[in-house]
Amino acid sequence: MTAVLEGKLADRDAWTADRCSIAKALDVLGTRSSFLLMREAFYGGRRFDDLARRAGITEASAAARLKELTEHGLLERRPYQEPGQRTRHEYVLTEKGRDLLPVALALMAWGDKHLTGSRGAPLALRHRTCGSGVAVEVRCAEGHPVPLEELGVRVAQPRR
Amino acid sequence: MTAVLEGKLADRDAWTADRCSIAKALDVLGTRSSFLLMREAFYGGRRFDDLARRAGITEASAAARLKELTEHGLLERRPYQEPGQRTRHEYVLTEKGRDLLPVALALMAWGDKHLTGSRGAPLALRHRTCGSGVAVEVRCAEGHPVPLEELGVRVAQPRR
DNA sequence: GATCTGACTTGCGTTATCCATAGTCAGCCT
DNA sequence: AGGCTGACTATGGATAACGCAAGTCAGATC
Repeated sequence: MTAVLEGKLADRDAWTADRCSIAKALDVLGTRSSFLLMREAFYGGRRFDDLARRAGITEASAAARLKELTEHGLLERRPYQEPGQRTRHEYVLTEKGRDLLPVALALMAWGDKHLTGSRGAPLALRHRTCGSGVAVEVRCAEGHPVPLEELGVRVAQPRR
Repeated sequence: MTAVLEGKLADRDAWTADRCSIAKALDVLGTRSSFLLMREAFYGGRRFDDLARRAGITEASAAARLKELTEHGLLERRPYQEPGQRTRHEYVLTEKGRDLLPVALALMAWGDKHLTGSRGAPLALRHRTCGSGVAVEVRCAEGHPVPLEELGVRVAQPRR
């Protein structure tokens, strides 16, 4: 009951996963605090100490992680000025950062199902334009849900 | 351009994310090596040193992480015996572990898009029963794709 | 009984992560 | 000029993660 490795991958020793995108992604998002900061960014957090406090980490950690996240291009540090205030910097999601939404929601859904005990999910998601619930799904281009055992993995044609 | 917090959540100080499922999930999967081991389990890895080697981590790390993952119920350690061999133990995905598939694929898709440079994705996924490509999508029950700015978040009714 | 192999375990050193606390610094306000 | 506030920076110390290398241990094979 696992994915099916096809083509070259069938010989498990013929391919190493060192260029795997999952590993690369984990290099960027490997720590708990990084991901929690991204969560707060999704929830609309922008100011330094708001992000730090709501993520539940110290300002020192937040500063280090925010620097990494901006260097990796998930967040952008941009100056802003409220009337009568000095200029400050806020952290806003870039497209790269926004594209993490499926990851965050998939993780949330998994936690909701398997880690909340009898209480169920603490938060509910809905599509604001139609009102119905939101979920993360693994689907093929034909629209079929794809369970693990129907998933085939092969080496991609390197595009030129 | 973020999610919209509704209801009680609109007051950002009225709710703390300490029970958030994302944080809980990160407690289980917080480390890089845990996730890499899960990836190998999805690819069909079962034996200890195969998992360790293909995840690219030392056996000592693998032993520690596999113990955690089995304690958390993502993997199950079960005895098996090949003919003419002594009994050994293999690690197989539980339902809880298999349910991480959307997380793994979402992470892979994100890495494919943003971290591979010009080479593009190293692996291709397809639905084995119909042959078409596979993707992870955020959709509402009506079938609409839900972008971040159309996502509403509110406190769930605690189910009794 | 000796050997071999897969599955770990142990020991050690390094680096990373994190917390707590305290300090700095810019610039608007009075 | 001095105060205040938000955004950091610095220091110290604990814990965890990880790699490397070596050692153990069970049981099938010779």
